[in-house]
Amino acid sequence: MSRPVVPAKDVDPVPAGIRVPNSFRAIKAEILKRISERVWLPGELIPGEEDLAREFGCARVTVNRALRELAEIGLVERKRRAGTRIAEHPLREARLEIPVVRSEVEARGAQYRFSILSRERLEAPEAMRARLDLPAGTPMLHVRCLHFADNRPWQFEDRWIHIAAVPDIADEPFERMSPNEWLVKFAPFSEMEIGLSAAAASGEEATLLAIQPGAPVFVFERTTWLIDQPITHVRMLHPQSYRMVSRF
Amino acid sequence: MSRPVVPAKDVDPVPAGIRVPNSFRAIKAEILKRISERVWLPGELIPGEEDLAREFGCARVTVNRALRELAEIGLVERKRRAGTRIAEHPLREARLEIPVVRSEVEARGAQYRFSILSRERLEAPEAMRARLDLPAGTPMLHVRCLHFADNRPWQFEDRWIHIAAVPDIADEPFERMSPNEWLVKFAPFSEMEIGLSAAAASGEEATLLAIQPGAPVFVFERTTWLIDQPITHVRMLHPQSYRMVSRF
DNA sequence: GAGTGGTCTAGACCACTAT
DNA sequence: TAGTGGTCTAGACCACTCG
Repeated sequence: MSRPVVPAKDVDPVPAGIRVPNSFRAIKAEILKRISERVWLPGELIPGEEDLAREFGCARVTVNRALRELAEIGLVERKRRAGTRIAEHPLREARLEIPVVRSEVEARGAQYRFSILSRERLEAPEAMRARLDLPAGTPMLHVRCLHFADNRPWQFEDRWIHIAAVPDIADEPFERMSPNEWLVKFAPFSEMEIGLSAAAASGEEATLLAIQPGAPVFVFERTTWLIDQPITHVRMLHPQSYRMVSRF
Repeated sequence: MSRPVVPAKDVDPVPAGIRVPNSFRAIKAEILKRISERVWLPGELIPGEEDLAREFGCARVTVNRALRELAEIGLVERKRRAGTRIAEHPLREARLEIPVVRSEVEARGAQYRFSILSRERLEAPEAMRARLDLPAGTPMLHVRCLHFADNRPWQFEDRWIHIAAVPDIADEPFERMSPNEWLVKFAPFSEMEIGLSAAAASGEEATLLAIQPGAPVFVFERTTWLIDQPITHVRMLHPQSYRMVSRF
């Protein structure tokens, strides 16, 4: 653990190519190890950055980065005056990959195509205004689109777009590119809110997805913003077999 | 943008209390702004860290941190020799909060209780061995548990636990604490894989959840590890109305 | 080979908050 | 009020990868 500091400069320039043990990754791993081996128990206060830096023979910033990343994961909790402690309820979130429909279909070796069911320019309806925090009368684009995998319905997409946030989309016919793909490509966003649920297909939804009314569908809703500016809200329906996977 | 550097030390110690514009947050925001205002287009190569540091009047590390965090979000892509460019397909993942069942139920103002349906010590069945990469004959604990909100079925939990990874659990009767809560509290993990889907309830599942057979259920599967050591795999079923929300 | 990002060090000041 | 984490600077070396 505690090899004395190497003055970094040119004195003993670290045996060329050897992975330094006092990198933030190594420190992160060591702390993880102590948690898993119960050296430090949940709820326990661990030594301060200064102390750990001394123990590991590295700069405080290095320890700081290791601990910061563990805190992002939720494994430790940090407070200024109070120090760092092992979380009682570690890790409470996972990363969920957001698929681009075409890639997702093609990744399964199926052929992709889509079909625009409707495309209308409307004023924002009440529900959408509330959800996106937009004033009355805001022009929006409402698009309904069906995605296919090998000519079988794969996903039904019902989307509202805030035109002012993506002006170029007003003239886009969505002939070669689906709204999904267009937005992913041309409308960067910094914030996203998603909702996941299971539901029973309505009559129309069942027809579109070629399943029985009342059959289970996986519902994936997503709203995106770019720096407080709402961009789009979409509701996507998948036949029951749909599956999303995430690895933290 | 480009206020000259303040030597940090005691010379002009930054007008006390004023948010320094050359913090990594400010730089992050500025870069975000340039993306949203199309100053920098998707796919475009942006100036190197050194240049940006000069422009913003800050240290390169500061620019580095801003860009690193944007890269984590997926808004920019970075490669060593190649530089940093605005991502073509920005932001491809969201953070999904993993609920602790009891807290989740109580957060809705409902009363929580649970009931253990079965608890058996078994050798790992083939499917579980494959999924967790365990050798034949590995002892596991199989627990089935029903969670209630105000005495109505809320979630059905079917769980396999790798005993060697959490030896203390072998003697745990789960009288006061559900397996879910016990594991969250005493078994820290560093990696997680989750799967989400919709399904039709089987006869038994429907009975347990007090819904009609064939009714939609939301399925949430989760596997966790602590540094390569598999801990547990669980399959959780919710009646259709279940909903998870995440904000990036 | 050379340029860009990745990371480390040492030192310093600041901000929050527990005592 | 004092201690701990949060962040910044300046300088340096390293590693990867593109020509």
